[in-house]
Amino acid sequence: MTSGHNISSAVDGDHLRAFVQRVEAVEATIKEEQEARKEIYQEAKSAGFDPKTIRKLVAMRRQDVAKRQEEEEILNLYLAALGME
Amino acid sequence: MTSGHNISSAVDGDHLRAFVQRVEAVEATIKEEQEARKEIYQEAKSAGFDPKTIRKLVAMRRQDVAKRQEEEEILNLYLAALGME
Amino acid sequence: MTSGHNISSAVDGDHLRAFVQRVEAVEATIKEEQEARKEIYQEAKSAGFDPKTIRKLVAMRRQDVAKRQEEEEILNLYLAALGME
Amino acid sequence: MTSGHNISSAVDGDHLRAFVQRVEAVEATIKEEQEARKEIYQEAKSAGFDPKTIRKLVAMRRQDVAKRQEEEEILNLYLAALGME
DNA sequence: TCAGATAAAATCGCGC
DNA sequence: GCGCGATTTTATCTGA
Repeated sequence: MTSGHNISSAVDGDHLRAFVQRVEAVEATIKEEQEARKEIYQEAKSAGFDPKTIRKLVAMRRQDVAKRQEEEEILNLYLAALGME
Repeated sequence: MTSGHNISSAVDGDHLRAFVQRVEAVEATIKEEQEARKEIYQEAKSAGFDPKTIRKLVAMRRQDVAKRQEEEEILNLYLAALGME
Repeated sequence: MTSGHNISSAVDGDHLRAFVQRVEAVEATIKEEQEARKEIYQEAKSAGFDPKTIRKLVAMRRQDVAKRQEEEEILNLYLAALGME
Repeated sequence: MTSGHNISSAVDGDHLRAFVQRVEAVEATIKEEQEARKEIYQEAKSAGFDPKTIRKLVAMRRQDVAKRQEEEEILNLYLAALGME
């Protein structure tokens, strides 16, 4: 018995630890890339661009065209219902 | 005139485009890493581990780090408040 | 016809308006409470305390609670994983 | 000396504690109201409305009209610069 | 005005 | 497919 438990189904600690570390490694990379993106936005701001608008642009390019149309349609329906058109 | 607008002081399209593309590049990397993480969880599941438990473990370790940082920060605040910095 | 549209199956404006107003009502309350909190911090500052330190304290106490919950959850996960639930 | 410190400028613990508790009290209220709002959205969904669209409506009503127009104008400039118009 | 904190909103993963 | 919780993204706010 390796570590004080007598249940054969006990957890393989080393194996588990390896998975946890691999997850933490990729999450570290993700965090780095997120900071890199933040710096790009700061750089754009220094260059005189509005970061908020750039975010919208990126989001628009991401967004599926059909989906966008559908959302706009629903929005217009609601606006009409409220007399805000 | 380059592209249908006659105000020379309008937005510098090439410069803007460069920023947008850089953002999209790092976001592509982020997406890749997120998928890598997803695969690790699948792999762990195949190895007989409960992904939910691993997520909790990772979250706890994250919290430990955050808590330690928080405590260190408040200690510094106290020291500063007492003029001991 | 009540407001310029002739499709009877359009959105029920009154019903929608009621939801919008209920949301805006609770958001007004939230805003009041947020201002109340802000005043408490100002009061503390007037009393000679460093608001930043108090914020850290509150954050730490929040984290303590979160951490305790997290630990309890993972304990339950482990128990379940070992068939001891 | 009340609690083991010999610095006259030491913190008044009871006073500090009172502030912390007052902050935590209003934050508890805020959390309650936030849940109330969530329930309203759920109710709206049950009534057949799209919560996401209602959120947009509420946001639009919050947002200053002039500001909204200005943001849209910047966005259009950028779109033109990218040839996305 | 600026970054850092806070809150709001959207998205994703998972179990039912 | 839906709700629910967790993560991520976006927006707002505050203090320096």
